[in-house]
Amino acid sequence: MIQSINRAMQIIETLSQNEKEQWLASELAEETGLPISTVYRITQSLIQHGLVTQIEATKHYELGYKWMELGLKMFEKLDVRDVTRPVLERLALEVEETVYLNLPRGFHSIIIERIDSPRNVKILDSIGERIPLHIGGANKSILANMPHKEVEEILERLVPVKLEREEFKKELASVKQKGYGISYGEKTKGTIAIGSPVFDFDGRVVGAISIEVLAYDITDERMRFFIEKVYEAAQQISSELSGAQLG
Amino acid sequence: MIQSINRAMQIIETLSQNEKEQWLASELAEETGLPISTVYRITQSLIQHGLVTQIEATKHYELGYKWMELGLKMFEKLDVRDVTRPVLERLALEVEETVYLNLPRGFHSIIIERIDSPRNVKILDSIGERIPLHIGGANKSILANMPHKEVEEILERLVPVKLEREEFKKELASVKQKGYGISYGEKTKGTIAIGSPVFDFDGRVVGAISIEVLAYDITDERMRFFIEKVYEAAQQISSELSGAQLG
DNA sequence: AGAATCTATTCCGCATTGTGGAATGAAAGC
DNA sequence: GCTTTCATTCCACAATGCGGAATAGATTCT
Repeated sequence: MIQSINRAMQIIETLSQNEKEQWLASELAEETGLPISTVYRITQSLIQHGLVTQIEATKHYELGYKWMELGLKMFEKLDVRDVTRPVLERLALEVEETVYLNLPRGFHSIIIERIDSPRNVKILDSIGERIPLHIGGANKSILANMPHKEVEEILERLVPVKLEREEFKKELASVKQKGYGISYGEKTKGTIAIGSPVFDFDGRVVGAISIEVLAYDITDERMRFFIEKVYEAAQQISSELSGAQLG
Repeated sequence: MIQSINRAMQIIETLSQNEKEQWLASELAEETGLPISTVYRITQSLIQHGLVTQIEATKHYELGYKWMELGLKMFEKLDVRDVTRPVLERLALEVEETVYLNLPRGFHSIIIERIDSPRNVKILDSIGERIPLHIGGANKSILANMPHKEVEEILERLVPVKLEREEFKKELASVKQKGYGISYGEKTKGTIAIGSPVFDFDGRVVGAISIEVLAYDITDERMRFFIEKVYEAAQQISSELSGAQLG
């Protein structure tokens, strides 16, 4: 709605693209389609606020410290994380695969915690990464346990075709009933993700933990093992979040 | 320079204040001195970009997910952190106090990692917190090892009185020579911080690790012990960052 | 060394954008 | 049912931000 803010965010988003770390004013202008004088004026303003940094020597622009400052501040406040970490760590050891904690934010979930697989072959999605809520085992188990009204709103945006949406809601019902969701190569081809929801003391979903494994060496038995472990871990976290004392 | 961006950041900074988590539009207007219609227009725009979230039910505003998304993304890129963590963890066990890793950003340093003291009495500064570069043992050991030109620029801003500045530079020279910096209650009254610099493969300071202890139960002997341990840990991290293989 | 070709950075007249006071609407308290 | 307290919308006005073009500075080519 406010032009300068939109444009500022265009520049910020460009700077945050993974492919490239350093951008020149001219490159930013090219990428965003904005006049270079405009890019210049806006970056100056953003620099004032710490949202963008300019490397003096090379004139390159980068994201500024403010993102880390406020991002970490928000991050620290999440006490779900503190409870989750030890459980996830044990889970990672038991299953020998990479495990994740995701929390929903709007139409996406954010990867909040990741414990890497102790094995050599790792599948690594980054902490901070955002994944649309209809993609992946973890997210499906989040959606499956959200209030219907919210789910409707989210799906209308993410799944435009009505028929698909109805299909998807049937899947969610099953995910809710079973207590876990599975995705086959939805986010990353060749991998399977198993997610299970985490609830707070009010019984509301606050997020989901998940395990991501390579599809090629999966057997039925291993699958059952993973599901059981992930489900147990999610249950334990939920219990701890609701204040119960488990042995 | 750009009014709407300045105002947007005023609102963001207000939202990020620790005292209060949730703000109404009217409260934001009061706090920032902006007309309420302006607050409204700007927050709407910020919501579009995920910089601010509005709790539907209560109309309260909070910081949006974008800060976490980009903040964590930047955070993940810091490989100093990966190298540092295990060393810091061992250090925390050995000294039984809270230890920190700080990285400089502009005129401040940011707390990037914290390993809590295993003891009951903890001194806890938050991850993400920003501390002016002339405050504290860690920051002094960073400043002491920066290029003179940069130090001059930073000190002109942080220490306005010329005489004090000259005094401070003498202290920095000593910190550089000794390899560690000490501060007595500079950031938190009643505590002592001992910091030691961390260097990359080029021999440039990338940050500092530090230990923060309560002043009242400190003896000369303990002090020597802490200094030695912090110094050793910093050395080890620097070696690892420069690619050397230590036993 | 001088010309040519880049970029970053600044300038400034113009009009689009953002402004903010006031009106509306909706909800809570008396 | 009247008053207060908010959020939200409206709109005439002009300040703010716009962007093409000029400048300055750096680098490469002849």
